Amino acid sequence: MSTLGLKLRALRGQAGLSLRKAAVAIDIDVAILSKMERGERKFSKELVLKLAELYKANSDKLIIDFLSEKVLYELEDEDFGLEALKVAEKQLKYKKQKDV
Amino acid sequence: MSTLGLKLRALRGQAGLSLRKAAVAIDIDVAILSKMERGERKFSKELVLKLAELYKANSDKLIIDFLSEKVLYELEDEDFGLEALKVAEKQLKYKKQKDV
DNA sequence: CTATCTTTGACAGAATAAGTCAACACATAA
DNA sequence: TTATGTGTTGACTTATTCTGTCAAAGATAG
Repeated sequence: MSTLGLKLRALRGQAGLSLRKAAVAIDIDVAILSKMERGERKFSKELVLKLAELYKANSDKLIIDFLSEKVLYELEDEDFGLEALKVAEKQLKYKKQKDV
Repeated sequence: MSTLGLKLRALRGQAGLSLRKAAVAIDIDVAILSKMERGERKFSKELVLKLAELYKANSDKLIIDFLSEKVLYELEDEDFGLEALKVAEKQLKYKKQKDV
């Protein structure tokens, strides 16, 4: 069910790496990577970056997926999730503009 | 710095309630409410709803602010925060549509 | 000053997340 | 059969974060 997990699993396949080898390469337990790819555990930003490098993939898009999932997790099944996202967007835009 | 905190503090003022009285009314420690209003601690959804009722205020908007803040907190100073929000929005819309 | 309101920090306990490990099931090759 | 490589699972420990409690102190009005 996790977009990010599916993508990273596919990328691992394209890189020709087994779960074990990938896990060793980024220095985590195989169990964790297995669970992360299947959405049973959350990725950390650091791991996503490490995997992107290992798979020679574009990290920007993966990070965006990572953050998006994080956000959606917070909103779960909230009635006003969409409205909240719009408010958040507005505030973020304002903040960015102000910083320039 | 917290929009929600400021709003709830203002509403409390309009309701003519002291921090203590409001805290007692919703059954939490004064210290917690004080910190929440000033953004030092996060509100919980339940408390926001209780306060909305206590202040006779519209809870929908407050909940939206609550969720929005939660989301922005997750994104902190991420470079791709805005992009992530857009992706999240797209996915949420899709999910909603699917549910109908 | 006294009384009330608010803020602050230190602390303990609860809840959640993260990491470790061993065993399992399955497939395939020798 | 045995051996090897694949991924999955659950139980467990440790670490981190979140919450609530309390006492003390600062601020302000009467």
